[in-house]
Amino acid sequence: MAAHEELLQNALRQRGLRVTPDRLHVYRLLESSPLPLSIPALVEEIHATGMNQTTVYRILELFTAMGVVHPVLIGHGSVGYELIPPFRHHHHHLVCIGCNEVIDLYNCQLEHRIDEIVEPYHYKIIYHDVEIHGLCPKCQAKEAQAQSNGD
Amino acid sequence: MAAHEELLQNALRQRGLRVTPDRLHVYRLLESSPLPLSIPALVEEIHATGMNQTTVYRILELFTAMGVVHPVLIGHGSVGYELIPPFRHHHHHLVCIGCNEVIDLYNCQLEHRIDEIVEPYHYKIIYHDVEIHGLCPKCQAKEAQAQSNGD
DNA sequence: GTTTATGCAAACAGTTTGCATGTAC
DNA sequence: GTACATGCAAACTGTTTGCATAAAC
Repeated sequence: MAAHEELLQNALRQRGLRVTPDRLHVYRLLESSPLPLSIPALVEEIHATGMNQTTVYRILELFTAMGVVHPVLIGHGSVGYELIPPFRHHHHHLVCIGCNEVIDLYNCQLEHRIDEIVEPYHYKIIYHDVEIHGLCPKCQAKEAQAQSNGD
Repeated sequence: MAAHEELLQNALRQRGLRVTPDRLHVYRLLESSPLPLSIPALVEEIHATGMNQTTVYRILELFTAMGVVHPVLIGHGSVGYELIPPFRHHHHHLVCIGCNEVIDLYNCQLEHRIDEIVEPYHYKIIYHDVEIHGLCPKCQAKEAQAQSNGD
């Protein structure tokens, strides 16, 4: 994990930017979270430490511009941020539309097919996001029960 | 296209909801747009017609709950809405991170692989979103030029 | 010491809510 | 005529901006 923190420090220094406690702190929060974090969630976690919320916005904007994080959809239309390669393994999300549970999927294996699909457009692919939405086993059971009661 | 409008009318009536000019109007805007529309964009387009922006929010919330639209990420972390099956063909997005151009991809062919990946979790898959990010030919050229000048 | 990052306060934009009015059924 | 949808205004939350202070290099 310290190895990743060095990655961030190098990325900052390469651009003539400074390594500050606040930037490291936001980075560690993102690193330790299994799920993408919304800005309000980050602000809340961080307010406890005395850090200003304006700073959270600025750091997140910076990290996005640097390619350290990127925004993804979590839940119903809200945006969260998560680390991207090389700061974190490539992965996708399996999201339950019933309870908003999120499972990370690490065995992507979609690159080849994606290359094929995109080939005619002559794009240089940087990354891809996949979100798979469905019902988890628990919510399937709930739904089945609701139907047998309701109808 | 009128066929789709009937789909919406049926979906509304099935739920005891009313078919109103405003709901049809928002639906037509979504149907005629090649790209997902953000709420501010919808509000702006609609303000010209004299419709209140509160109504736009309420209709979009309703359409989301009904499964007529769903939110997707467009550009840098902003959310747009687009119609989903059966109101529109299943498709994905190829997005240029340079100029924000969006291309719709209709030949998905990822279902089988996605089913494989998700199989261990016993989810019932409802739908999936794919966003592929890269540089379009023009922005690749720009980048190449910038590098030969800069370095 | 210089330049960049942060804190603070105010302004701003986007979104939500309650209630009165209008409209689809 | 009744129940639902809309308009309006106000409240509220999330986000951005400018400037003074503090910290990294």
